[in-house]
Amino acid sequence: MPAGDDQRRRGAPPAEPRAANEVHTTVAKRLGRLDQRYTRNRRALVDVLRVAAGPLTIADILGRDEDLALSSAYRNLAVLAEVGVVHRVSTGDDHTRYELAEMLTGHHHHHLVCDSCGSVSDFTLTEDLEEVLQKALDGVAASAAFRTDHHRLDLVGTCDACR
Amino acid sequence: MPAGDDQRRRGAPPAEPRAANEVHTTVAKRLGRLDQRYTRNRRALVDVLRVAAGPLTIADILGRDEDLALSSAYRNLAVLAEVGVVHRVSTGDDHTRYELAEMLTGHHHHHLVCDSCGSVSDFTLTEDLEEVLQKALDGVAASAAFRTDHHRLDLVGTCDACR
DNA sequence: ATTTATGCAAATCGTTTGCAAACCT
DNA sequence: AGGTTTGCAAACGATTTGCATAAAT
Repeated sequence: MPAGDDQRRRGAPPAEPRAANEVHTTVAKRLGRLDQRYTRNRRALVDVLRVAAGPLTIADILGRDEDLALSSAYRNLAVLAEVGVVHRVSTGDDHTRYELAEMLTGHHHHHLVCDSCGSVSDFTLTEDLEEVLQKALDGVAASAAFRTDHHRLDLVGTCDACR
Repeated sequence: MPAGDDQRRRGAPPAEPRAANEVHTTVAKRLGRLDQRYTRNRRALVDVLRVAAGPLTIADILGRDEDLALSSAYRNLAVLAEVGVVHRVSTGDDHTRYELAEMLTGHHHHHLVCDSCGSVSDFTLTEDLEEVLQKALDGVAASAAFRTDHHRLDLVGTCDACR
């Protein structure tokens, strides 16, 4: 019985991508569904990704929480990806990146990938275009007997900072 | 950008692999421009990629020409990519793939990536959609002060062979 | 003749795994 | 207790590089 969890209208709520509690609740549920525990480390990973501006490398992640161990981070991200709350992003340089799944962020987006510095940031298309595109891709998949999990659209080039 | 390059009005994808000579001539020219030689090994790599149905891994490539050495293949593909006649394709599994650049194949395409077996095959969108998309992406790049080199659109999922 | 390419073997580096100790229920 | 997670160190595997030899101009 969610008796109004939207009470905080005074003071300026920080512009966090999505309420932490909501995210953690969903993650816990998805983990539980596959008999996985929501440990402190996994919570920490979700928190790091939740406030990130784009997909992060392992190095990025470890840099943002000193208490995370390398191997555990890899293992936990694998678990989180398996239950569908984290998404792996491969950009071409060899540093896999991780972001929260769209089901948690609530917004479908794409990536600007800088060839020079490797940075990745997000962008969105209009819903109209996204819809037209989706329809076209569905057609392609159908005629190739391909079962689509998701699509991926990136702009590759040079970011503002790299000129 | 010029709009009227629509000579072939048949909707069917022609996409004949361009004549070998034509390809080699272009490659030689691009290599020469950067004072690079067009050696037998480089020619062999181009030939393998020229007749491939989609982007190939190093293993694929070595398997198709027994005389190619691993390290030389990597080095030569790097050179060919540098002069712009070969394009690296990263799909997410860790086996970089290589294909001839669009300037040589003459057709802009995208990839169906199978999560299960790692295979990659090509597909195309209609020119109309491609044009609309391009326009939208140009807008995105402009407002992010991003200098786009190319875009990349993949369908990720399960191929016919994998169910 | 001089410069560049080749290919073997060794090195690199992101990621994965073995295992004993710490943790949770 | 019984099973899971943790984190260090060692293992792994794709890609890169050192170096002596072969090839190209």
